[in-house]
Amino acid sequence: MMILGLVRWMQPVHGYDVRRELLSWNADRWANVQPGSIYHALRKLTQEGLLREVATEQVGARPARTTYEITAKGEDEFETLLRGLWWRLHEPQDPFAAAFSFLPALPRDEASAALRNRANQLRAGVEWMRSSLNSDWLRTTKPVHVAWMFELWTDRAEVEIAWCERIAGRIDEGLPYLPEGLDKAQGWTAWEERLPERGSTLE
Amino acid sequence: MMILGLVRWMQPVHGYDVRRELLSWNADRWANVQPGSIYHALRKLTQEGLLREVATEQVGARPARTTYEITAKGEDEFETLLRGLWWRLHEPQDPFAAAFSFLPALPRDEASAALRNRANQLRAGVEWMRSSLNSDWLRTTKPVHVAWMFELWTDRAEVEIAWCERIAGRIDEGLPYLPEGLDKAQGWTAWEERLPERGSTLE
DNA sequence: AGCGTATTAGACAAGTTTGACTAGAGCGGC
DNA sequence: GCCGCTCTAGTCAAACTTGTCTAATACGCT
Repeated sequence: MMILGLVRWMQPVHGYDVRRELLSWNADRWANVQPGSIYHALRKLTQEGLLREVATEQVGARPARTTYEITAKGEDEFETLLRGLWWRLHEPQDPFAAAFSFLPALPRDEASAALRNRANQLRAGVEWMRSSLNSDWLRTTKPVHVAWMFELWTDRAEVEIAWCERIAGRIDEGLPYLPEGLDKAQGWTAWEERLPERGSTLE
Repeated sequence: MMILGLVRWMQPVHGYDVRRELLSWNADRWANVQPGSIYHALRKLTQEGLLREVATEQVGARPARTTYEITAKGEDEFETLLRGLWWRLHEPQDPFAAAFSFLPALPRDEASAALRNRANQLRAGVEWMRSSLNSDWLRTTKPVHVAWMFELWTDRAEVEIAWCERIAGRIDEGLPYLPEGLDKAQGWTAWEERLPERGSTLE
């Protein structure tokens, strides 16, 4: 749990603060933490004894806000959790991989176009990160490892851009999807490539 | 929904078949589909009219199995879903990124050791994929784009290996985590680096 | 024949995540 | 002075995931 770690260094915090911090990191994209989950997580962690409620103040007639703090037990748990994430390889789950595995369901020209489009979107992302890396904002107000993280992301993106172009090229070349000798045998019939003629199955 | 796509080309299938196929792809790792979710998904898709029950046969006294098939509406929905995944960039969510953002919570030597260890695990993965790529099994019985997928994964892994070593080096060098002038001001105190003295907070 | 184990299909409850909603406060513009 | 908008802080039901359980059959082994 990411939340635990955040509370750990923002102590004492209330849920809304955590939420803002997470959003400012865009963490809703690369961690599985949507604003809605935060309060549930806080309560669950408290009930497990990893967090402790510290105060419940109310400003004006706004919703009361509860402030949390980490306990010794929570500190401990956080460490083992963190170590687990650092030492064990958890492959990230990639929605595009899922989509790509259905490649033959798309007409060839669309597939290669989409890949090139993807390459461009990645390029835009790289561009944005590059400019962040050169900005004073990042260099002077954020810990250095944020920049390191960006480095990883740009590196990955660059490799993926190259891959997209390469694969798009192969698709354009018309390389067959299925290996020889397995062409239509073996129940792969349903894999049958979407041919460029449209309008037959629609409707 | 991935399930929808699977049903689409295995028609007609029953849940258990889908499950096996998913497991054989190791899809429980890179898609968010655990065996348990399948039956629920099938029922939900049926109820939404994207799938249709085709038969419910029973072999012996085993649990009855229900066979599904995709409907025209499902076909349609699958296409828009697929297009969404192909054309729009959805960043994968990476648990390691989450862990890495808490870098200062780990002693430097452990952090760099973990990074090098990660590099090695990645190397092992690359190795495995390489040998798969050269195996006949993959070349003769699987569609070509499976191999292409592997290419992406190995490329990504290689970049990440380099990154791990690079960052581990920087950590060893003792580069400070926080930028100048922000050293301990600004409430970053809690970020304070874990010093190598152990045993104080333990227990 | 007898025994242990793997396979087949799926049910199910418990736990998580999510998006939508609430309702007052402050604030800028006209 | 008032209107509309965004910000604050959090609730909530609905949807989704997950791990675990069942219970019969088949299969290998001695």
